[in-house]
Amino acid sequence: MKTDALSKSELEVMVALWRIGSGSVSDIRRELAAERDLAYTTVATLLGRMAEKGAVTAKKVGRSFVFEPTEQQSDYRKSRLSDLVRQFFDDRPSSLASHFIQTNSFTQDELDDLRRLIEQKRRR
Amino acid sequence: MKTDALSKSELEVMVALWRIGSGSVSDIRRELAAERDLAYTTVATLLGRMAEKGAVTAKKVGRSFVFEPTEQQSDYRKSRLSDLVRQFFDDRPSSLASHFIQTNSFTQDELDDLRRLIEQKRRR
DNA sequence: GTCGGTTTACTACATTTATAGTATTTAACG
DNA sequence: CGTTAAATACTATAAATGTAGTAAACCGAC
Repeated sequence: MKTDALSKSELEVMVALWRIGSGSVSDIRRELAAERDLAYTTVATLLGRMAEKGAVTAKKVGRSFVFEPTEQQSDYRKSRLSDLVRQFFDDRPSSLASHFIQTNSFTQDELDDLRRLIEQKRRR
Repeated sequence: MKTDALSKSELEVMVALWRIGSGSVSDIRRELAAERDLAYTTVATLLGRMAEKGAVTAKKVGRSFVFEPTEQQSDYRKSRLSDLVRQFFDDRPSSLASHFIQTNSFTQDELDDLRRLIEQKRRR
């Protein structure tokens, strides 16, 4: 379980890759274009580094490499949230949870969903 | 509203500074000692950079500088959480909230507190 | 006033990150 | 086959980060 935090640019590449599941440099670059306009070679460099770090795998398919995330986005999110809990919330998830609920706005429906989730957890 | 994300080491210094509220390089270094043993000058360098970024203020008091965070920890936490929401939860706070509740363990009491919080939010 | 510890100022240097160019390989097309 | 568009490999460079040393200023105790 490595889950090294990625650098800012690497993370943006990763987010694009998660969206499409897997793809070549150009696929990823195209997907990324909405947010950032990086040179083809820049994206390739970033993916190379990410492969070194073990964050993605690269398989040669025909002419080009197809990259794939090593870790699911959900796992990565979880790790980042754990970092925050550790660093800012005294390692207590409930502390983050209540802080977060208090400091954000939710629709009535969203609150209902959350209430249901909690009820569900409570009865066990 | 700047709230630039701090680098990893800078953040650790900042966390120590938040704990003591304000202090000189040695104060902060002492507070930090539990987690990391950095040279005095290293801490000073980091604080200098943080002052440049506007993350802390430095006031000369007698012989030495007293540093103070520009931003409250709670605000910084909020910014970091917003980053996560944007990057991983489609900019929807409720999405982070339900993910977080589902993937973490809470005691019965904590769940009660959360339920109460939500009830409170619901009636308005 | 001098000595010695504390603090600051300035400098240093290796590593990582951000970004991209050049050159070479490759494979498909006509 | 030879041309060419795409892909990869390799190199480059500036900025940020992590870490700390040296030198100079400063101040309190003899």
